[in-house]
Amino acid sequence: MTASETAAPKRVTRRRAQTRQRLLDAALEVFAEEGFGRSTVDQVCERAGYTRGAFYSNFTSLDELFLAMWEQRSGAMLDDLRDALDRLGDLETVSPDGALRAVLDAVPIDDAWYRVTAEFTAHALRNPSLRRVMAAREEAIHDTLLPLVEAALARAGRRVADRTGLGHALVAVHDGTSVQCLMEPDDEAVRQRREELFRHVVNAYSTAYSTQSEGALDE
Amino acid sequence: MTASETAAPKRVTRRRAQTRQRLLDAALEVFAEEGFGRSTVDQVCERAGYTRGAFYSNFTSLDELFLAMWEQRSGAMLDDLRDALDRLGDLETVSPDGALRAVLDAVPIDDAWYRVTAEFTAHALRNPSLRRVMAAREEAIHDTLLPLVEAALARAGRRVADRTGLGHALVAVHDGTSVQCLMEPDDEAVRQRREELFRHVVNAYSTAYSTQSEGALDE
DNA sequence: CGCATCCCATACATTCGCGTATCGAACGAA
DNA sequence: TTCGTTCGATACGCGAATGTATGGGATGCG
Repeated sequence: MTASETAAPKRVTRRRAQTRQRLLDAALEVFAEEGFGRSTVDQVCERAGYTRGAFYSNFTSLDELFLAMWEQRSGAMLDDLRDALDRLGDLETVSPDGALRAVLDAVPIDDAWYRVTAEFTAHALRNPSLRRVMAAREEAIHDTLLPLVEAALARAGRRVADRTGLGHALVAVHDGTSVQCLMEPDDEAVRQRREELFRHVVNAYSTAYSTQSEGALDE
Repeated sequence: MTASETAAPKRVTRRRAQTRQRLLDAALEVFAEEGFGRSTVDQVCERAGYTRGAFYSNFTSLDELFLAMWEQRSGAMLDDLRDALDRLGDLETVSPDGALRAVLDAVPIDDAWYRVTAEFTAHALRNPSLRRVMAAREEAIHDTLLPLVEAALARAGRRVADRTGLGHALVAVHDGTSVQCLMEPDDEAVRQRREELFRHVVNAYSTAYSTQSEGALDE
């Protein structure tokens, strides 16, 4: 039921890939503006510069496109995160605080994407197969994020006690604070509170095992 | 533009109030099942046991009903919370840990309501006037919640340093962990992680000012 | 009980969105 | 270039949802 096995492995030509991609990109914009439920095939096509013929030649339903789009974008975000973490991994001397900020910068708070995700989440709560998709993604996030977080904390003389607890906490805090930031886009204080909450959480889920732990996270 | 001033203060008869309420109740169910965007006036009316005539006699659009329903339900949840906190306030001897659990029980994780809220949030991000409605509600939550949290912590010999920071953190953690609980309804571990995260946050945002603080939150 | 008012059901016209079928044009391979 | 294949535009029919206008039945009040 996943997007990778919807159809026979047909030859994907250049054109096909391009229009498909343009439809996916247009869909993100339209869904963000109108909401997925209120969006129509026509709107997506018009935005992408095609007609409905192109759509039905590439997808069978809006739901299918929604899933494909979400998987692509969330995969891309995960890749970005991975890259940022890899780049960070090289710098052995980075402080935990700097690492935190770097990670937060690597996962930008994009409001179009948030709206889409919120609806996708609600949609997934109604659809068991989508739920599995989301669960798999969350697991991937944990696998990507935790090793570096643990490494950064280790350099600060801290050890993570509850690995999965920390992973879930980070994701929850990210989701929860993202809304707040988007609701008050111009309020810098909200962003600072977000960062501080992250600091507290990282701190709470790790314990110092070396007394001269320089660079502790909290004040 | 709020619901309280949408129309002239017409005389509200018994019948009108009843059908209006039934429509609101039906709307919650339908929106939860189908998603707000995919819901139709017909579906709501059928579920409530009326026809479209009843609907257009009480509301002008699905959007208006959505707002009215959300305000009513979120207000009710806030009242529940207030009641639970009042009842808790009487018991002077309650432990902070018990208080936390009581509050968490007072704000049940209702998946129908969560789905609706998720869509409403996404909707509010597109609509400035709805955004103000949500902001007002968040403020009301803080005003209700913080006094008791501070009182409970004071009894445990702890003082809250950053009041608003804690408020936002609690809401963010609630929102973020609710999804996780709903995604894996049968996994008790998720619920425990949620509770632990709350403990950590409450702890991180408060500091002990009495050394013999019995009943500290963390182990 | 009788009356005036209000509220909801019904019917209607209209618009909108969907999915399909078909055809011309763009593309890729020789 | 030429030919076969693929892709996307156009046109069509259909069903569904909307909003309104109107009428009948319920409700409240004397």
